[in-house]
Amino acid sequence: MKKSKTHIKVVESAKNLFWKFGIKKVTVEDICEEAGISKMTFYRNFSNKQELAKIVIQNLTEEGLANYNAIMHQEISFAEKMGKLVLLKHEQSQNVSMEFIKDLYKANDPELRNFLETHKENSYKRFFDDLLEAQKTGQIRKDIKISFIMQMLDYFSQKMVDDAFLSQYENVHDAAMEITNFFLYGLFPPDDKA
Amino acid sequence: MKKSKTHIKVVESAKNLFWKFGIKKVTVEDICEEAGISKMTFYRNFSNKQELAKIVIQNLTEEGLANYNAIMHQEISFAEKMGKLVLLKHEQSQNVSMEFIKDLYKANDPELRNFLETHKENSYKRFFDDLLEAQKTGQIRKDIKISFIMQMLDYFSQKMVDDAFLSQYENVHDAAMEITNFFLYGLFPPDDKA
DNA sequence: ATAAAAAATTACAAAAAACGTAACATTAAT
DNA sequence: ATTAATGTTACGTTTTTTGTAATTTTTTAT
Repeated sequence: MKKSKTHIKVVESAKNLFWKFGIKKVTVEDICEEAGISKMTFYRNFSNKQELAKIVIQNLTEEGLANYNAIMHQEISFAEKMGKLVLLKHEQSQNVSMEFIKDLYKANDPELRNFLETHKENSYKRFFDDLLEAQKTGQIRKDIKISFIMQMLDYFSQKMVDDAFLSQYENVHDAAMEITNFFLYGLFPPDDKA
Repeated sequence: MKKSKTHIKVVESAKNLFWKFGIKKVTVEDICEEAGISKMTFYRNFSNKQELAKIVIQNLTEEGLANYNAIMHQEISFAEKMGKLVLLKHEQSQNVSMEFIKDLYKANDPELRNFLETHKENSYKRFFDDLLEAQKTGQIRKDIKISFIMQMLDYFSQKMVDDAFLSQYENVHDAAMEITNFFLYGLFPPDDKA
């Protein structure tokens, strides 16, 4: 076997804890307790928390990519795909701890920073290309710039964490639906609208 | 004014952080950052984190009591009250961090332990008396021991965090409804059943 | 406008927590 | 039975957090 059970257990435990508390607040011994192993076995498998954090982050970005692919490769309309992406993103941002985001943001490990930067660029490019392809096959109006769509998506995800905006709706879900609908109905080719 | 704005801000911030991360994981500076004050102003208002934690816990127990009272004093049927209590309790246990519970459990401050112990006893007694009163007024079968009901409630709240149990249901809400229904239908006076 | 009060900033020593390792005991696997 | 892997204990080192003092800035009241 490639990865030992211990290895898997530790990575899973760390993933859960980092997700909830961020990286800084979680100690190696917290991880060991969660994984049900001793501190020594931890250090026999990983050199330190930093290295483990990298593995976890790599795992998480891979999962994110897998989720994206799972949606984009479904045999559903482009509109449905967009709806699912918005819901997925919102679902994740609801669960992940702000601490985790903060810790990633102020990571001073150059290798990690570089990895995150590259991943961000790749994701952006990937999504951009998929939208471009969708536009070519007539699923998005031809007279709209893809980069404009990307900017709008950025703006929408900002709105979804803006209390002043959210307070205008009964609940978060209503707000998400409003945004999604606006996004989709503005996106449909003219002949699909009626 | 009795409590300064600073005092209130700090207590609120600490409440949020403790609730999410537990007491141990949260540093005084985390609290200051959240409250938007400097460390010095913190120490001018509170002697240390321990004292603040006591205030926060006292606040939380008071809130819990207020919630309980709000439900029990409504002009609704006893069955509805029980339903609301189960939902409230479940809602809270969903949100509160396990870390917080752990930290409370292993608190070694004698004053705090005593406070928690007393509060637990009082709550228990209070609920016991309310149930007894409900039995007197015919809202609960006369041929059932109140202490037995309390034991059942304990058992039910255990079930609500038991993965083996929850996995039998589509979602947590279904499980909660199953328990609530079982609890209520077994509780109704015989002539209300049909 | 100015004096007094409150809060922020900076710096720092002391205490506590977390890290990482070594030696040895125990358990599990083959 | 032997080897490999994990657990236990203990400990020195490093890092973080704590709590305070001195000083500057901001706010409040007069």
